Amino acid sequence: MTFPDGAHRQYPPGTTGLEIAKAISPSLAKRTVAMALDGKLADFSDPIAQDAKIEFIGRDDPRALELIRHDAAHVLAEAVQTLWPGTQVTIGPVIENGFYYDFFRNQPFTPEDFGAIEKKMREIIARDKPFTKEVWSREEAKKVFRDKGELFKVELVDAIPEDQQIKIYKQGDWFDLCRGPHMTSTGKVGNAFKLMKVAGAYWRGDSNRDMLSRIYGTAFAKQEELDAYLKQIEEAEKRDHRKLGREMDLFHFQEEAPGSVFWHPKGWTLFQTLENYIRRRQQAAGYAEVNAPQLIDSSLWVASGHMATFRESMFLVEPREEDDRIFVVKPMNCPGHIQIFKNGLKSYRDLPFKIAEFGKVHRFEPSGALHGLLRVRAFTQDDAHIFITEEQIADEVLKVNDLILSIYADFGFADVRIKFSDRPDKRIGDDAAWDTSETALKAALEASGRPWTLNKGEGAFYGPKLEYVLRDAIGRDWQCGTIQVDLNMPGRLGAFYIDEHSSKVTPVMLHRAMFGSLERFTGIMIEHYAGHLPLWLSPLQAVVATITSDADDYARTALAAAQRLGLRVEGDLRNEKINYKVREHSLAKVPVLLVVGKKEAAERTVSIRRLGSEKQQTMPLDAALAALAAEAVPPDLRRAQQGG
RNA sequence: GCCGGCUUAGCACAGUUGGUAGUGCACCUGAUUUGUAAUCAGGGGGUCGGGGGUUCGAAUCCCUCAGCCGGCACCA
Repeated sequence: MTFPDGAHRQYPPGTTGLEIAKAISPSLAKRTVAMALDGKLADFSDPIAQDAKIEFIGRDDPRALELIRHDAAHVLAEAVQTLWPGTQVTIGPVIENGFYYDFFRNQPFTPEDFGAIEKKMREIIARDKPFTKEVWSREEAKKVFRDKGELFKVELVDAIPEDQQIKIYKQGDWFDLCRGPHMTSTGKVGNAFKLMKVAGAYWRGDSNRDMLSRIYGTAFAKQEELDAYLKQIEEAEKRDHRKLGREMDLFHFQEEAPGSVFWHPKGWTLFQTLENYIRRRQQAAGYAEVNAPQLIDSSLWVASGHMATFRESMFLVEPREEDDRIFVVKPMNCPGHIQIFKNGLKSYRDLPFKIAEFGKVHRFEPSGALHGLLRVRAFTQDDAHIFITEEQIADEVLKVNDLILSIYADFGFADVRIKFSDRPDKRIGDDAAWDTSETALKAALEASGRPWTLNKGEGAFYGPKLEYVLRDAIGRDWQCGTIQVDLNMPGRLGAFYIDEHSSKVTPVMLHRAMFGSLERFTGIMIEHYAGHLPLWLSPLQAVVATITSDADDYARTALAAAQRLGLRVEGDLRNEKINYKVREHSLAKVPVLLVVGKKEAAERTVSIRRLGSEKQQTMPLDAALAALAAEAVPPDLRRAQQGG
């Protein structure tokens, strides 16, 4: 064995970690909860079969956290089965911020049950029974679980690959089928745990199967860490875009239009600021903006394949007496853009042919999926389609990738996750086309040098895609940008260009969106900035607030001057105390407060107070406004100014 | 769509065992001219999410529909 300090020692094969630790020192054995062999966590009492680098993991080791949580899940399951005999156990994995356990029970749990469950968990933890592992035969395991009425476990045993052992972990009389590893005893879980929420979840993630009752919990090594985590959740809730949207008077939703946004003046200003930003970025990248109809005959959607795949989630317009055709409210922009490409003969010299649209699409999303601005039924895509030859795929994908990442950087999103989604089960086109598009897209992704992960089988029905994923305030991931390679739809809709040999060739089409949905991006961005939008995005950039009415005329002068510089400003000349005005505009998250009183009026200055700071700075009016106007220049235009 | 929870004034929330609604902020009116996070006083505002039922009587109990919240499933 190799030890962390570099020392080597020989042991007979089959010696356990516990024995090695005991031989070194009893106290080491006592404070160790698990071991790592060549960096891989294992049960402390596992016999070691071959040479390895061994580390003894204490409870405070960061690597022990997942064990604490996993053990907590087992303790939770024992507690639940003790309290409600007859409840079946299923699985209980560790997740990003804790763990959960799925149970099958006729009556689902409610948060009111948490008190009793947590109490029982503490009892089990206090009992401090050792976790012991046994390896059973498949038949034995299935028989035991079947006799216990644990039918889900029987199914799990069957799902374990033939080359893997059936491991049973016992904690006193209670046991569970589990891959492990676990700590040495239930007492190591400690008391810094908390049950968080209950939820329904389908068995094996399949909506055709049983609905299980899931209990989420979290656990930490120390109480302070748990407290800090709970505090952090509380803080994150304050950044919720739905809450900020109301507080900042940006938008609202109402029952008559579920999943559709009512944008208020300030929210719409923000929306348009974002739209104009993208418009400039894509114009600079060679896209031409277009606009296609909102309602298109269903025949086109049949031809594109959307009708077959998504009919249930499309809004269809009721046929009229004088025209019985069924029109579809567009759920996508691609078929429309293909019509624009098809109109007029295209030559290979026209490629790449790039058209973009701020396309408002409607999709009948399942009611349970709706979520503020992040998942809506009516949204605006910054959509574009790029018609190219097969040879141009890699080059164009890389260009779009660079553009997307550069755009995200302008909003301070540095840690964008990229996912590569390949062919789904339900798809159009032959495998040869999929081979081509997947290979080309992956090659471009590799060439970009960015880290990425595979999203198996999650591609669009017409082609593989890259997803650019951003995270909201409470840690949920949302797809924003996307690049999709499509070797199917142009052909289905009869698009072609004339190549250098005068023959008709079907183009490859890239689908691309950078924000993805302007609604979703706006929501994520509000949370990202916690409502403290940078000046260029803020719908109301400054308020000129008077101290007394003596400064009213001067305030009007200052307002007019600010407006001449293109700043979005308002005046607050109300007969209110300055304290009151400061508080109100701070709560409304106005980035800049320009306070003017007698003194400022006399000196033609302003007292500047920035959101989030109590500091004041008095500056000459013109200099202050010029500085603000300079700060309010969008990042792309600023680069253009600086780059000359 | 599925499981659970929730829905009372513009917002945040109270409302005891069923006896036809309150508080704070906001809003309106008046007074106050104020130096960087709440000036004082007065006033108006709710068919308690919609519909149905039980009851002498329902915000409160039951049914149903809708929306929202948390997950799951879905996400072109």
